[in-house]
Amino acid sequence: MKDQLQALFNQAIKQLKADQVIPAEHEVSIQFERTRQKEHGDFATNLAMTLAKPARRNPRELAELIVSALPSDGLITKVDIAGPGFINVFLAQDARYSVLNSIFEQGDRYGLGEPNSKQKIMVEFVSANPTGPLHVGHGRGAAYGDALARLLTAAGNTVEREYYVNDAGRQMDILAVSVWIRYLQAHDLPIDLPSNCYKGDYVNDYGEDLAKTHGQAHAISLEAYNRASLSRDQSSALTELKAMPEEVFEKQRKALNLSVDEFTEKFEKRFLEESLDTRIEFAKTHLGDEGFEVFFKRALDSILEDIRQDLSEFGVDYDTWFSERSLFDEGKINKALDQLKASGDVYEKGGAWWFKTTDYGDEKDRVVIRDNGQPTYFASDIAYHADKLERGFDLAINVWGSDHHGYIPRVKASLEALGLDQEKLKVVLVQFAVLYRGGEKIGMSTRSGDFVTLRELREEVGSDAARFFYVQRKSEQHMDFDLDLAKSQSKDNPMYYVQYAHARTCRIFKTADMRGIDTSAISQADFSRLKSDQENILLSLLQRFPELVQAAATNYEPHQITYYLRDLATALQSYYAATKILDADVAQRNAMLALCSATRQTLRNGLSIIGVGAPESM
RNA sequence: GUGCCCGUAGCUCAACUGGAUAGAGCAACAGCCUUCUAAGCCGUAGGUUACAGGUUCGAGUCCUGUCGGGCGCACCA
Repeated sequence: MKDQLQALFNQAIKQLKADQVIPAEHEVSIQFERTRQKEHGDFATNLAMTLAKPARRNPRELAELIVSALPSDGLITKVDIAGPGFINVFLAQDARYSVLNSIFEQGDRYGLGEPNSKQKIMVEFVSANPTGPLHVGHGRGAAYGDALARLLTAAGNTVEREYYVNDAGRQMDILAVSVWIRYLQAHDLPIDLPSNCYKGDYVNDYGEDLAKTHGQAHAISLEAYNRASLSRDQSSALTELKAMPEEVFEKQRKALNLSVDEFTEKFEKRFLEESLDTRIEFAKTHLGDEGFEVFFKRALDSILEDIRQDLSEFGVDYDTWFSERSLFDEGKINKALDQLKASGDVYEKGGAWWFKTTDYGDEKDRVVIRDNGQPTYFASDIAYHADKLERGFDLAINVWGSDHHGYIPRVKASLEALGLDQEKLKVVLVQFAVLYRGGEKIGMSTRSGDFVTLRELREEVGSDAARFFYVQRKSEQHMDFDLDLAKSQSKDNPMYYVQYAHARTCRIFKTADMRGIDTSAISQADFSRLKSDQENILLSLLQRFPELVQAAATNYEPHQITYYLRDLATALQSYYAATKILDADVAQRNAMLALCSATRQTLRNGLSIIGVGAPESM
């Protein structure tokens, strides 16, 4: 509809350019927006206001000229000039009905763009470390990422979903060691699980399980275990703290805005991490590659399979599970680093290799290979993102938790340094949701094992409600997730409201069927019987859907769909309450049934974009 | 301390990328069930868009500052 109006107004502009009212070389973009108030017609444009300056005329006068240059067309019944120079367009009643034909023709595809007609896009989302089950924080990323993928597909793009599996690196080593320690405990070795290990029950399960299947094969004496512990004297963090002059300590402390205790605590934490690194090294040498792999694989395979199934039950299925380890195995990390060394972007300092990200606007240079020879997470990410873009996507979208925002400049820097187009990488940040139950905040921490899992959430509130709730909010908005509300099967819950509207339209047709009413020809009904305010509102909403899908897609905002669905459901419910559809005379009834059917179709199409079901009965 | 995000009705959030009188849902108050599902409908009330300036025909939206909140500022991921 907007397209048709634009075409008409374009002719008027062409005319005015020929008449030299508007400078011929001036680029004119015509924007229509839907009006909020009925008195302002159906559509409005601020065209005259934007052209006032180049045309050197006042907006209202210019609006008169535009209107008089407008070719006559059956689409428009009236044009008003209002306010500071808005041009308000009133649609002809007949023009409102064409949307019904479109919906009947296109069915499940109504509102959707031509498939595969646009960009090839990859959406990477969730990508949580496979160190434990997904929690409700990941749930938002999952719901958003998948809805975004569906939305982009709906808009006509070709979309692939990818999960980047961090199956390499320190966190995985910590996990393997955690399992090993649980295994040792299962063999009655009186040792504690370090506080910075993974403490979830599942880790214990793997350890006990392996104790049964592998017996004493990987056991060790208490003496040997304790001998491999890092003493406080050996800690570089604690040594650094001891040697640090008072004024340096104070300066750093103030720079981070921490109390003395908090700042000292940081060194204690570093000591704990060092101890853990020592433990990891010990485990690797003691167990050997194969032995270590037993614990590593057991944890990785089980957790990954669990995550895959969890997401699948949530309605999220991936095209690709991309392994970080494969980047090492295929030499892609070295290849990328070699290229960066060759271009002088990576240099050596203090035994470590640094990427000169400051050359690309980052705050400081970043380590890619630590002085112990271990590549950092960043090194993998350089290779990963390079690989991503080299796979030929027009656009790669990363859905990240907002705590990673400081990470964006360095990844973009790496792409630029490798000669790739960093514009092709878009990062969308998602705020973690804060859970509430009974008005109380629920805390979360993966390592401590104290969190609500996505699975628990699904079991408690259901996948549909969870998805709807997550997607309802703009991604970068802070979000309060009220469990009690999501769970409630009442009018408080917007998802039920929308699903109920859909179910109601279904029920009307079922009842019609039971009463022996023939509904087979409703698409041929005389739509001109539809002229009440409520019917016009519905028609207008239906007509808006394709524009909405495009707008939501270009802005990566699936939440717009949820608001639209609520509006459409409201209009339908209101119409339903005021109109006895099946009791009307045949011609009227068929027209109203057509409208119902079209609304049902559009509700269904919209729900499918956010990955929520459209039940036929509640 | 410094960088990014945010601040809209009592609560949770929208606002078509700068448009007309800032909108929904909860909660509050008042009405509607011999009816195609009341998991619903109709209405009332609720606002100096954190604050102060600026940009222009026009600002919740853009720029500056202040206040308040979240996140980041590792040879962690």
